[in-house]
Amino acid sequence: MQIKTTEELGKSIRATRKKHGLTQKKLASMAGIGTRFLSELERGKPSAQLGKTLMIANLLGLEIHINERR
Amino acid sequence: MQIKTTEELGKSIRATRKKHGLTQKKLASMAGIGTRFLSELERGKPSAQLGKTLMIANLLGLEIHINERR
DNA sequence: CCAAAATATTCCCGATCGGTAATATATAGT
DNA sequence: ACTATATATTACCGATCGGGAATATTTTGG
Repeated sequence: MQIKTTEELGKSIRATRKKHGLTQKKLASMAGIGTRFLSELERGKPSAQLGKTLMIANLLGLEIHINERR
Repeated sequence: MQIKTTEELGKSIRATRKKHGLTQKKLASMAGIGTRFLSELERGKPSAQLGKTLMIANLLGLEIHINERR
């Protein structure tokens, strides 16, 4: 799935989290962050921090690929 | 290319920017952000904002794909 | 429909982001 | 090597992040 906006990324993260049967609380504690961050991330907050976001994605087994459009 | 860390993402962005012959100053002004943000992003600052990062990637014609590892 | 669980929202607040501008350092072209 | 250009670093500072915790709202299962 291609990601262009923070909303799309957030939705993707939420869907994957649910697929794994995790609550925000559980995932947040696994990642060492607050539930507030995760809640905001999943709703597409643009100012969410990159590093924490990548860590969440990794924890969920999400692969992020980047390549030049051509 | 797969991205797991902010460093990898930063390097990828820098390489693509150079490939397009853009300076940080130019790209930053295209994106409506400061050069400081771009400089820090390219060096992998983990707290860089997600939204600005995606906007830079889009401007550079970088596609970001996300999918579950399996 | 109701109760329980999950998520969102709010408050307080210390920490940090990132813009601008100036300066220092590094890189590249001739 | 020299110089111009590009990038990094620093200081200042207003704005905002995000943790924790409490509360409100939504969602879900029976």
